[in-house]
Amino acid sequence: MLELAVLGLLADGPTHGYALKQRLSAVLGTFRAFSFGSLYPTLKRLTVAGFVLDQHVPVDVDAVPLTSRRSRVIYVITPDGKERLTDLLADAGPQTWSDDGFGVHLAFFARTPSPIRVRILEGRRRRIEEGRESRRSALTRAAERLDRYTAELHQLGLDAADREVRWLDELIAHEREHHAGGPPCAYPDPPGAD
Amino acid sequence: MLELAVLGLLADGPTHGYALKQRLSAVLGTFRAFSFGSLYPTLKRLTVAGFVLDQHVPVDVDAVPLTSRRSRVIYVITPDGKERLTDLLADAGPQTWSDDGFGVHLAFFARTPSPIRVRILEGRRRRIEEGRESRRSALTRAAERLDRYTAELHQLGLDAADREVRWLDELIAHEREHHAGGPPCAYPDPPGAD
DNA sequence: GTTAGCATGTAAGGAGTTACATGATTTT
DNA sequence: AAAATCATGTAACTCCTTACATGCTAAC
Repeated sequence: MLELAVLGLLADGPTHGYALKQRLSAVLGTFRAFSFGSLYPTLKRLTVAGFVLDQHVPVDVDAVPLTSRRSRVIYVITPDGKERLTDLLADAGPQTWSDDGFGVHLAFFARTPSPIRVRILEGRRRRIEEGRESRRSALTRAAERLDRYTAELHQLGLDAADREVRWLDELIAHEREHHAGGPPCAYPDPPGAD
Repeated sequence: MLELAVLGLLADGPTHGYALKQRLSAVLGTFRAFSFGSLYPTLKRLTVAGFVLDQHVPVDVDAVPLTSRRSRVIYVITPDGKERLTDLLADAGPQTWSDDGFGVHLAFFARTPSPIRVRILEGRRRRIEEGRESRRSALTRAAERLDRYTAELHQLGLDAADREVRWLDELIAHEREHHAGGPPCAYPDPPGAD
């Protein structure tokens, strides 16, 4: 998950680790928070794998002589890294339907080809429906004798599931309308466009 | 989390591991699924710690001679285990406000003293509000230039947060009404009551 | 009699977290 | 000059998952 998030952000341009974490929080919100303790090892792993370059900025660069901090490390995505990102975005496997996985994937939908977006949205929809059904049966089976709070918990989950399904349906419909029959296009919506 | 869930279920009566997992799914729903690979080690740990007894049922018990399966292990909660459960239920720490932690705690609210219920509900409310605020600022800051999908993601999270806060307010109000000023009572609402 | 489901476990590993360690830079 | 914040990292650990191994029991 972090690997996808990091490569996705680096595809927008080089940054250093600390700034990366801030952008991570901005993009993913409370949805999914990562700590430095996982960010830096991930960056190292990506570097070793050849997906990013770590440019140890020397102390006095022409451009920034005064504000020069100590050896910041600027991370740049490589062509291999971009390929890896494409693969990760296209990998619409089971973990993509989970809360975490879906949230991260959605954050990089602008970089995801439309057919894959539809696959992910439909997979997520199926996943939600499954949970919805299991909750519904838990609530209706009188034999379970749920206490008030457990019932409330399931009811809240049920409501949330209903709304998310409706929301997903809208997104899927929009996707089909705007990209129906067309060739798979990698970057259909420029950021900010609607 | 699993420790709390297991002790909470065993407090309702002895069961064996397999059945425990089924009840776990029934109570927690899709909300939080655990696998056997974590359930059995947890049961072992709890046994070693003295919180549960593992009764290896011999092959021919009087009560169940025909349907006797192989050495099923029936787990029974001990007095120490009940004490431990009380402690875990009362531990309204930060991880209690998380999605996972809150869901599991809520599932055992019937066993939680009213003042602690309020503490947990208010903590969860605070946590949700925080996330809501960070999302709201992310959406309003025009400088961020979020793409459509990221914006939608945050909007959905915002809506869900609003609803959960309203729901929590209702639960908190209900809690204050029905247990205002009264002494801390450990089992206020019998299961199924309202 | 073979497949499907019940039942109990272990081993290896993944994906993170917390806590720690260190040092530079900016603000008060 | 002290405190806050920026910045980079490591080590140990937690908690759970996947995959495997095993054997009983019921149903077809």
